[in-house]
Amino acid sequence: MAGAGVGRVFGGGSSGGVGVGASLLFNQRVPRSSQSPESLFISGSTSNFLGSSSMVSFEDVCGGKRSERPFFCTYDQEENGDEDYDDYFHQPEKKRRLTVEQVQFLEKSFEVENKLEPERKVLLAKDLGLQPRQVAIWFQNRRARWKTKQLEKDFDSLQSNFNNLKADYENLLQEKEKLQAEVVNLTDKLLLKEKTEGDQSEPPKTYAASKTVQEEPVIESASESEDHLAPVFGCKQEDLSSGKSDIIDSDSPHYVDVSHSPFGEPGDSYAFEADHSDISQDDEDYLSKSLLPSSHVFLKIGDVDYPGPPATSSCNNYGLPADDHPSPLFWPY
DNA sequence: TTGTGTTTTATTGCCTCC
DNA sequence: GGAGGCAATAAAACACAA
Repeated sequence: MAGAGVGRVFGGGSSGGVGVGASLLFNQRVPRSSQSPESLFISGSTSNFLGSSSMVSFEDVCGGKRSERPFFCTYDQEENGDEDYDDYFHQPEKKRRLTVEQVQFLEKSFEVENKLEPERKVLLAKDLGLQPRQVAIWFQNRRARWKTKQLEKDFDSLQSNFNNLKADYENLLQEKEKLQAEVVNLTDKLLLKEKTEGDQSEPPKTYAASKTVQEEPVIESASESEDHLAPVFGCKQEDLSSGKSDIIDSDSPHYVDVSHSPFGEPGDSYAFEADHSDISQDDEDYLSKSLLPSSHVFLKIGDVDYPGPPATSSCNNYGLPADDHPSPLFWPY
């Protein structure tokens, strides 16, 4: 704070320093000890502020000779007459708001630069008919307000991004359920077909899908498959529900470290990867021709697997053209 | 007019930097 | 160690509904 040093000097007592004593005149604290340059500048009569400075004139904003009456812009708006003026001058100090013009001037200055160098502070104070300390305090408070606003904006943005991710995740869950149902249906048909063929005295085939229908589709590595051109998709139920990172393999070429993502601390197991299931050739053939995405990606956040960023530039999470399904507003990695 | 919530001005204490 | 920044807070000023 530019005026903090002065504040230390002026300071004293509780925050109720305002209005404490008659010795205080219009926010001009009497220095306890030696005077700082600022206190020298503001000491004594207000005539120190008379006249315009070399800066952009506050009169341009105030539209008059307001600067000749420092501290009294508010008064100008409220009172008239020398008597009232005198009463005002001698009344005990009260916290006084800056005039609209003063605030506008300060706002413009803040837009240019939100930090206040000592020289600028003095010049601004001179132009506005304020104490440099007041200008410094105004800038300090203004920075605090700006920061609060910025935090609100950031929060809104993050919340929006979260909602988008959540919606994507829920869509993905629905998609997954549909596909699981389809797999069950087709497996049923296949088993039925096998059974009828088996009845015609053909030797029974060994078929991986002869697993019981009740079993969940399982993600297995496609690396054992001869055909690596068509990675397939499957998903263990618990992978989505339990939050355990069983499917995460840091050696996977699709492993991406998102430890710098805003969602977690470095070192957390936040990662997304394409999962290649190790299933039979028949399944693979079928699935590779189906609507399933050629690659699928999950973003693991805490205990929940969220859909991750598109695996390719042309497809979104669902293997659909990206244009067909707006992705979240951001992928900050 | 009054009670209440919000905004603005100002203070205090702690921290960092030089 | 002084200067200046920030967070937390107090308190005056203001807005506004009842």
